[in-house]
Amino acid sequence: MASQGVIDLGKAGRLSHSDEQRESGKQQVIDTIRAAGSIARIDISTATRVSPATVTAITAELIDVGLIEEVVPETPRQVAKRGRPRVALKIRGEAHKIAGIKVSHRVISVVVLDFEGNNIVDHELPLQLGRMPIDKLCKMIMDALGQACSKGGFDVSSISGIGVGLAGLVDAKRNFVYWSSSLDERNVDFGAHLARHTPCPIFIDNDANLVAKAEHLFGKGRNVSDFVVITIEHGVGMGIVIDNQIYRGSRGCGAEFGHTKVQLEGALCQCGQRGCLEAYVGDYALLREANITNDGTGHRDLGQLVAAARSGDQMARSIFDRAGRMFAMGLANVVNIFDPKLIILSGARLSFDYLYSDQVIEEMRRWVVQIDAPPPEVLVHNWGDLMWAKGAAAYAIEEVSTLAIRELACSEN
Amino acid sequence: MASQGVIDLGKAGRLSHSDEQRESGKQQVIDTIRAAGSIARIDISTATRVSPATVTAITAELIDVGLIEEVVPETPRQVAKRGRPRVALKIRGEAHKIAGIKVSHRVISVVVLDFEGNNIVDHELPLQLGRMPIDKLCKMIMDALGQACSKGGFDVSSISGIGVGLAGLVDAKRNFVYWSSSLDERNVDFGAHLARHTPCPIFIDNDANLVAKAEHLFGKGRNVSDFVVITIEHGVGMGIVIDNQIYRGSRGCGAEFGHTKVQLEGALCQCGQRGCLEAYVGDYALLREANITNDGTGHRDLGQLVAAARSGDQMARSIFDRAGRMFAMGLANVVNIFDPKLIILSGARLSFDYLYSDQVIEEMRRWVVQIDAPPPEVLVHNWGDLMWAKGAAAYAIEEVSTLAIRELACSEN
DNA sequence: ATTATTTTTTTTGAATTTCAAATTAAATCA
DNA sequence: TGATTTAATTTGAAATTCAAAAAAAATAAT
Repeated sequence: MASQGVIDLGKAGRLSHSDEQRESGKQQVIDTIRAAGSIARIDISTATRVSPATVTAITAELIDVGLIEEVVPETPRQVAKRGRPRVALKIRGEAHKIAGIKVSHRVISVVVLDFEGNNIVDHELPLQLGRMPIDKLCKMIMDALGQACSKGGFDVSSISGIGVGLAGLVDAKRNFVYWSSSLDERNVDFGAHLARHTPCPIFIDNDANLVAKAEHLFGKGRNVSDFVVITIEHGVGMGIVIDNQIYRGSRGCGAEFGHTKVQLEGALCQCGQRGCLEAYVGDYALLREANITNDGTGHRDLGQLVAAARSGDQMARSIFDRAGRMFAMGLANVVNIFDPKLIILSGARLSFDYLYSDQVIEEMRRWVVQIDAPPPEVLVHNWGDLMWAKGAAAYAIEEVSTLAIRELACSEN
Repeated sequence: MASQGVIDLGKAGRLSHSDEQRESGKQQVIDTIRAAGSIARIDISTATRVSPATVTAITAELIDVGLIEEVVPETPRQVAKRGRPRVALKIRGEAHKIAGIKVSHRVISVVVLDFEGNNIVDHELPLQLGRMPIDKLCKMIMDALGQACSKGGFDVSSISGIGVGLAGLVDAKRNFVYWSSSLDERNVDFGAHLARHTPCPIFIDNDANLVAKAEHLFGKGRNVSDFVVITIEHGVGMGIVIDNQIYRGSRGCGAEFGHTKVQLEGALCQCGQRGCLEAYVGDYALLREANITNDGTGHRDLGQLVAAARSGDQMARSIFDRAGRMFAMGLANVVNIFDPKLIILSGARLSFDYLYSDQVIEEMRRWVVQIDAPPPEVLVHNWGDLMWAKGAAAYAIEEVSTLAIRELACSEN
């Protein structure tokens, strides 16, 4: 009875109290399996504090509908113990295909993952214009997705969910874009526009939130319930995970770390305000300063500037030095406010070494409220280029998972 | 079968999955009643999405054990509608007496509330020393509580829970104090010390968190699930409520707004670091600056400084002006990170007008990420002197409520 | 080779919770 | 006085979960 198909978003209305409770067991079990990768029933029971009897019942149903499957024990057990051998369970990859799409200035990146999170195919579509009207962008996105599907040898209709990541201010709950650097218009009901092109559920969010989701599902935030992810692309982004959920704020636009003020009446930011962190650590900010303090060597791009600093250029060093200190100050503020267990500095390119350095992290630790308890762990995670798109897919996987389980509860009559 | 008595903290161990669920219905109902003040069963049903049948069952049990009671309809109904009249329910004040204690530098404030939140008695015990050893402080606290009880004409043993608020870094989960300005020692297991003096459950937390609790239960945060409270006493504090719960961070010391950095290598703070917000807006910071820029008039205390500013003194004005701008900047950062629906500027004295002014709030609004959605509402709430102690009591009320319901679930065999 | 032991998983029957539907209660309206 | 309306309660059924018992599947011991 394994299913592979489109999920009906229409059924996902408000649930009654009892429905929520009924759903929670299955959701908890599938989340545990996903977090663990593969895990035996008995361990699910201890992890979730659900009785073995119930775990058996729930997993049986999930296997029945094809969302999970038993792992065939390949290797003859290393540590041979007595007793009935445990049978591990895992997410069934073939259950769904999920697309993740990241729109950046020069390119639309697409990745299609299976339900387990394995890469099926990826694709990039170069963009002529960084900023365009909504309809045009929707078309480009669907083009990119279509090309990716052809490359993978399957039809777009076999995709169960699409996650889309945008730089900007997004209300994920409503699939609504207040503002994006990729769009001409403000206040766009992006979800509605994109829904015209495809019947499958669509999930739109700020790109930094999506990276946080990716870290949570596939990355260094696995099995961590509360952490903060900082990303740098063109701007500086932050994603906050509290109690296993992305914290989004009341209007859906929290975690605007990049526009946190680090200097009263400070440097001018892209956003038109002064003193934003981004105006000190963003690549454009560094290049701008390099031009101001131009010493005749004519630093043209960031690579050159980095090289100059490495080779001892005092001007260049000073620029990176200030950026690093401002970044440390911003990070310290986040720690003072959130007291997270873990901070993940997540990057797709290594060119931000100057911000992700031990020195900066050490400085941050010094600027944090000092108590006799271990300071937050800081991990630097360099993903490949597909980081952003994978984040979008991670978000969609989680949402599709929820929808699938909700549908299951409803279809049981 | 109405109970009035001490709750056994010992029974409150880890609960199984099913216990948690069993508990949730009652907890939800009692929380709804408390939030509403008084509310009919049918409205509880719609608010909680629990069926009327279940609400009847749950409320019957809660009435039976004396935690809630029916409100006798005094006035003949204003809006005379057809149909069976609804009978409102409310928390039964006599169910428990709860003490809230706030330790500040010069005084220990005690308030005893009934279970509904009504003030039964309050009391202040002046302190000679602001900072003392833990045993001494425990003794002073119990003295203050004892005196308050005598004043109220009841015995200390009739109190069901004690909340204690301290300035400093506290891990509420463990009743553990990393550091407090009222204590000589660092890293004190305050809960264990205080428990030697009384058998009833004790709940210790950072004072700003407690004010947030008070706003949530009794103040302007009533019926608001997510908001931020800023408090100013000697230092600057913040309490964050996310999804109806105080956000405490991984080590229990989040929301350290006062030590958020607003200036790289800035003014020296009490905490030994530089550039903390507190070092610009705290009373000591203002006085310090006034001395530096002493113009011969010899500003000696904050009142004089405020008066000087009002009467047009340029120096004094400039001091308050900078404090206000720094405060606005800090607030803007909080908004950019949390995107709260509501910010409550909570104060016990009116002397912080210069920070809670329209001008500062307007400035904050300008420094926030601009989107076409309403900015967070900002409310100024001036409580009386008992604000801090009431906050401590609010926390204890909520915890005792949880314990009482948990006990109920257990005692049902 | 057979039995004992250990551990995981499944089955079973009971307890609990919740709800929909029917019923009762308590008011006003006609 | 009876009809109507709304709130609260009762009742019986459905769903969920679990403890305890049983079964399954391995190794260890004899």
